[in-house]
Amino acid sequence: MASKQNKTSKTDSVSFENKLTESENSLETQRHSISHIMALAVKALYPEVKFGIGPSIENGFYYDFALPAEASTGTQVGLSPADLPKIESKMKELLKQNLAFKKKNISKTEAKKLFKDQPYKLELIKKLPGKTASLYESGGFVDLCKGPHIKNTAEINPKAFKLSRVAGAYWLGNEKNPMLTRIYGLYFATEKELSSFVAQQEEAEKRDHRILGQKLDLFLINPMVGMGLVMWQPKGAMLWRIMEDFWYKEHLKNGYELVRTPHIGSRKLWETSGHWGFYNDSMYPPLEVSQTLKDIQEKKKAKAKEEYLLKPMNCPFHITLYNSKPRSYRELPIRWAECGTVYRYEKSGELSGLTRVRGFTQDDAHIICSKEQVKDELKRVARFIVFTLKTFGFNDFNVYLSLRDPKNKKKYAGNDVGWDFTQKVLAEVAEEMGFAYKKEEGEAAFYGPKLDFKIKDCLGREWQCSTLQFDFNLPDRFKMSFINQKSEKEQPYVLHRVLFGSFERFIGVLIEHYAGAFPLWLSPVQVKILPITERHNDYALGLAEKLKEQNIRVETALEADTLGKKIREAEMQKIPYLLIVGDKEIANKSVAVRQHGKGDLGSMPLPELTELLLKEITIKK
RNA sequence: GCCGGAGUAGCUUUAAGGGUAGAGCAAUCGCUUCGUAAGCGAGAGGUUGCGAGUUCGAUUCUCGCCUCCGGCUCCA
Repeated sequence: MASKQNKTSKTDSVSFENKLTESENSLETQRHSISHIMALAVKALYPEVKFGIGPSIENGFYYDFALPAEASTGTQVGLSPADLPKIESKMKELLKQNLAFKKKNISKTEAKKLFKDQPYKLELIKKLPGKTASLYESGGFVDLCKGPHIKNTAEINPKAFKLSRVAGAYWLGNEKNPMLTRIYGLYFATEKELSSFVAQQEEAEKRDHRILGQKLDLFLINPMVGMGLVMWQPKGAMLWRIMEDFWYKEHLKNGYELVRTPHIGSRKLWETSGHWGFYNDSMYPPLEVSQTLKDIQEKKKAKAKEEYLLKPMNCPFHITLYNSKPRSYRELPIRWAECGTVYRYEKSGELSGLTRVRGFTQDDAHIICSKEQVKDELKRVARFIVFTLKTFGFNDFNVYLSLRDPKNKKKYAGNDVGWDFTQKVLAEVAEEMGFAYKKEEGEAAFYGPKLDFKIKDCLGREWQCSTLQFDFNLPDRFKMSFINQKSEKEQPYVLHRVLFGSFERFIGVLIEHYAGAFPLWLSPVQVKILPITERHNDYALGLAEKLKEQNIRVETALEADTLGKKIREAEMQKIPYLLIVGDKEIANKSVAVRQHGKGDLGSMPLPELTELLLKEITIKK
């Protein structure tokens, strides 16, 4: 049990001072401090608990615990969301006690003695630079911690925190380490901010593309077919098609040519690229082609087996096309685009809806160019990415420059000279494009640095979709070359890039961004005609034909339901325009228009409506 | 893959704590022909995720597996 009076807390032989120099009462400090209080509460409930780390994070805090073993099973006590309320109420109790946070520096030797029963803390002490360890004490709980902390729990608003979830988390984020139990909590300056954050989370849940995808009949993922493999319903396939049409049209405008390549290829292809070495864990295992059943029955000798892989990326094919004949500098830059479906065997727990799947279609392209051309080509792609994101309504995105981790060069192919050059040029491009980009070390691809564009959706969540990768390694591995103006052999650069990333993920993000109510040009069904009674069906069908002539995607509701019901069903499908037709409309040769989210727009003649629709389609696009 | 939770009709769910489950919506059929978010009625729809075990009997208890959800790890 924690001591009720904390004024003179003592733990072992160490005494503490409640004198804070570096701390100020920032939200981050409060979040960090409340994680210590959670640790104290968990210790009160499970005295044998071992502690990991407990930092503040965006919106709150967490703490990692190794809970004691259960006597009956010998395994760690399982903590479930149902256990959170009791920890929460224990925390509230502690917060009320006005516990002080006191700091002390001791020698690492002393610290090791103090934390002799805390294996994870001992590991941290060993890693500390210098000779001293900094400790914080509050309510009798001493934690190895560099702080800063608040002075007293009185500074924490007990109504503004909430424990949100329990999770497993590997010690130090390494999957080879044991898994600890992590408790996440939310904490804000005020109760109001907490509840508005919780409300925002609930809003996000309503927009979940996995739920909307089913309600709007867009796609299906079924274990009978396989995990992470998406089937598209007619409406989802239509949305895909609209995106693809846009994509092809814009690529042809932007100087790309289209190529097409197979879904499988010899294993040698990826041995050459290096992917087999770096990623064979997450490829579907090779398809072996050797003996047929007939061969075996006829007892024929086994031939040397051939191995094929489902393609996890398109680049080796495009490179092979390039290498099929000698190339001249006059042909460069070559820009080859393909919507290519690739398969990656992601671990089962990593799959999620459309955003993380095992089979997906990249809107891929490779640009092969000379050193002189590379900067312009990079910029050209960056502009194309920005244009595409904005067209689809994503005006807010963050740009990240993903660099090699200088401390872990083994993860990457190629030499320092190549990395220094490509990283420098890519940074210049980001600079000259005026992106407020962030550098992220350790986020590069194994073959080169990249510029990642993460979309911010309407709820402020980030999604990595577009990426532009600057590759100097595959040209070397595949011995790519061209003859330059001096008649010498020269190695080109390869840019890999996707605009959507994958159709699957991009559609998932689109669904959530628009909450399923797509802009008119993207809507699988743009207009639904609702005849008031069956008497009016023929007029409705006639209107539908006329709209189809204008390439407007239209449905009719011919069933014998009431108008109210037809409206309700169409509204739930979030169809942008509903046309209601009855006796009046037939007499006036008009339609009564109802717009999703806006309501009744009144009656108008059909030509006026088509003009309105066509105008909206071109403006939004 | 790992930690935790969950799986009942197409969807959303109720009940039962060992004695084979009740509804709403959707779908089907009939009646209704309606003016801006659910007209009325009927019948039908279930091996309670799958497989073992315990038991006279399992949707319920035990074990294994599958899938989904929240995280962790990973994302060329």
